[in-house]
Amino acid sequence: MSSLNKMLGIMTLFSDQKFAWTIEEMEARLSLPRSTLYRYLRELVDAEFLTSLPEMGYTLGPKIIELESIVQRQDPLITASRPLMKELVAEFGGVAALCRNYRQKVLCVHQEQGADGFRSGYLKGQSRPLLMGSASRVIFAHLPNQMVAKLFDDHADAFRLAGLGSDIEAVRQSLKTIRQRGWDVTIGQVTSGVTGVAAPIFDGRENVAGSLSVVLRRTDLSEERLSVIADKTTFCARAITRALSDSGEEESNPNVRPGRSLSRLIPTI
Amino acid sequence: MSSLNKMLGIMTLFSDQKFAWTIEEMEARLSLPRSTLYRYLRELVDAEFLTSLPEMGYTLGPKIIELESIVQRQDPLITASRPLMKELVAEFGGVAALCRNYRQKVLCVHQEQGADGFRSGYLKGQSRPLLMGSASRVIFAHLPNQMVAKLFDDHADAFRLAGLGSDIEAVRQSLKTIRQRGWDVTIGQVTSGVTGVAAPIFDGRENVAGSLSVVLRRTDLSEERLSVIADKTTFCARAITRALSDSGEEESNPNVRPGRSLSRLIPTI
DNA sequence: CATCTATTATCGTATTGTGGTATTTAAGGC
DNA sequence: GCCTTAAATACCACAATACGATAATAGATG
Repeated sequence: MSSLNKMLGIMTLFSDQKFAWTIEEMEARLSLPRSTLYRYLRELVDAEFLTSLPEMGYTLGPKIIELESIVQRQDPLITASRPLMKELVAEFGGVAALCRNYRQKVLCVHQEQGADGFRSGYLKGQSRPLLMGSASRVIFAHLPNQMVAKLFDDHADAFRLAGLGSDIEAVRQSLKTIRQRGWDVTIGQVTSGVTGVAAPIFDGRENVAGSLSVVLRRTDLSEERLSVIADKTTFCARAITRALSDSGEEESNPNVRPGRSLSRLIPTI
Repeated sequence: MSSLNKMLGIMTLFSDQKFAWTIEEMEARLSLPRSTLYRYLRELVDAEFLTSLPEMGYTLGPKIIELESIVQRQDPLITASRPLMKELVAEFGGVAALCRNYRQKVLCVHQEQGADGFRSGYLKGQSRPLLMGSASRVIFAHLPNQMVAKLFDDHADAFRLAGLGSDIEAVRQSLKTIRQRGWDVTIGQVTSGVTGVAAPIFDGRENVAGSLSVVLRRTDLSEERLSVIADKTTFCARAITRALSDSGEEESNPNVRPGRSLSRLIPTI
């Protein structure tokens, strides 16, 4: 294992469960000698990724907050979505969530809260598996076939649990249904008593970039009400898709010859 | 320069001005060979600190958002302040800002907006120098004397520009005045047409941890109004100070023998 | 299928990180 | 002011490991 790897390993220690680590704890967890650990820590503290709290150990530093704020201001997906998400919660209440898929998980990258004070249990910065909850499933339904096949091979039981089917053909059919409808709804799959309605967001080509969802603390939405919410969510998601492909084309770096698809804002998987 | 250092150098490329970097641009900027650069990038992408946007280069990855959300949920300063900041903007409107000093700068780590829709020009995640704006000055006024002296030696002109005095004795007097009043106010020093009122936050002992401020889009506050705002801000800041020292004592890691001061939440400088 | 570009693998070399130990720094207690 | 304790850094011989020019591969494009 490379030293770079080991140093980055320090950054992955921090969690909601453990916000500060002492040298002793890191030494035990990472089984690195003290002097090496101190060397890594000095680098990370100098670069402001960590900061030292006397008597409490080390914790995350100011750089994390600075970089995240750059993402919030500059990420095309987030900046395009924010105003539409405010509209959604103004109309329906609850919470609007913007999710993005990175590799094999779905991360909530932004949220807007409505006036009713409801907070989703799936907060910004938290990630969920690809199969549970409408925000994840609607992304999953648009992933390449071969990736679906591979995931099914590896985690067939998870597919059954999620109610997506017990063989690959049934799964394909479930996903096709979601694709054809253009949106997805799940009730109580992430948090009991909560309904989520989600629509996919695409980049300039046909790749899923993420999903837009509306989350309400209800389980008894009427067919008509659900359809109104789903329509508006889908409409907003399409508007974001359009904004992404437009900005992608005009902002594309002129130093890069347009070889492959432009405006692909989905990270590589 | 160590390889760790060089790798972290990649992370500092990203800014509001440049959100995505291609390999060619990094190569030119960091003057590292391609193969080395790719090796670093692979590590950073694997650890999810970066992500690759095809045709656009590399940009900040999901780990940044995840780590920042941990800070927002777990940092004792932020969690203690949030409810009080909501109260402040509910009463006075404008924006409540929570700042923290790291080394020789002051970083805004949290904000709450009032109903009047005003947004400060000094957003969350952005940092300011120690001398300008009440949120910074009220922190600076409580820093150790020797640090003030050193900074004055290095940047005497900046002190004059900030109106803090042209010799060390005048500066000491200005800072003493701020300390004795218990809060600070500046008008248009950060953004023209904007008034900031700030009070210091301390950790368990006598060290400044940061500042709490109320920012209003006005320049014509009456003496009485100002004093009402300053009183309430100071009151809230003291409440936060109390919360920090309390939590610091009960949460202190039992593995660490209480040798030096407990509950010092100020990062080392 | 041919082509082009982004990314990864290879591998001999010596630079550079390693990790014991000793030392310094800094805070608190007495 | 001095002693104690812990945190953090400096030191340094050794060899592991990162380097980097080059070649190979992957993956999309047309």
